[in-house]
Amino acid sequence: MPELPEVETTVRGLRPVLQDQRIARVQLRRPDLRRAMPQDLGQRLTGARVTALGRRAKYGLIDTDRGDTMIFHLGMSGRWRVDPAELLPHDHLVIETEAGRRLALNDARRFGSVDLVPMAEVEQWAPFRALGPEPLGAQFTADHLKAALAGRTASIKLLLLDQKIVAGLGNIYVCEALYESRISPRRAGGSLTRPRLARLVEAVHLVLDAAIEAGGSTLRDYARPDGELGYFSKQFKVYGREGQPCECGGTVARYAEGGRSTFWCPKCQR
DNA sequence: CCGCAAACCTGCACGC
DNA sequence: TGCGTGCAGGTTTGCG
Repeated sequence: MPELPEVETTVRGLRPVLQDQRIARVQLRRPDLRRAMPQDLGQRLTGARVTALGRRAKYGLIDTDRGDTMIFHLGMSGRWRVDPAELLPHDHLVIETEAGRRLALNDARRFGSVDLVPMAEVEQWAPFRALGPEPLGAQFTADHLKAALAGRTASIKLLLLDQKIVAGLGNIYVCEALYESRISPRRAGGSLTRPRLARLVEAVHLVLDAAIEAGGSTLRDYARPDGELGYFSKQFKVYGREGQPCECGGTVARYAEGGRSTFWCPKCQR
């Protein structure tokens, strides 16, 4: 499920459970995710106190007083279940705190990952080195996009999915942000003018902020034993809405590019 | 650099 | 009811 807002919501949901808490037990039930979890994950986490939780792009970061940062990625189907009554299939990692809270990382497709990186090396950690700016950070500007997209003939849709250009957008929120800024997903990235890029940056902010806010308001749902945390699909304007009317009077269309679906309104997105 | 495909793996919706 | 097909929020790699 997770793009940036879902990871942010996840981290906010984990914070009250883990912040300043000591880890009492770690159970690796199925370590072979997309990358194998480190074999010594349990040893290195057990007895450690969590000092901070954060997020970079679509990765969640959990710092410990042992000098390690646990970095998780939820892939396509990952989620943390909080205080589950019982463990389910695909609960691959279970963490218990001394206070008696329990977290289970459930990931049916196992496209996710869990790594343990010395805090001092996190910035240089290979998956992070090439990441572009945070879409909600001060560095994500029309100027940045203008430079990053210069000369690129690939579609703006595909380029926004490129984590080197901006780190944290996925298929859903790229579609939504392009709709919000009325930019055609088919347009060559390098052809966009600065004013249109400024609109795009604003649209990205708008769409992500709204999704995070919606996530924040459902933290109670998130913390339910079933751990349900969905996208807030009711507020999608185009994603998953092929054939439905657009506010402009057009009809939401869909096409495949790079093996993925793009949803857009051909009438009002130019 | 571009566009595409495949790989990783499971679940679900759909049509027959 | 059961089976086959296609599709799904991500990332990486390789080919022409």
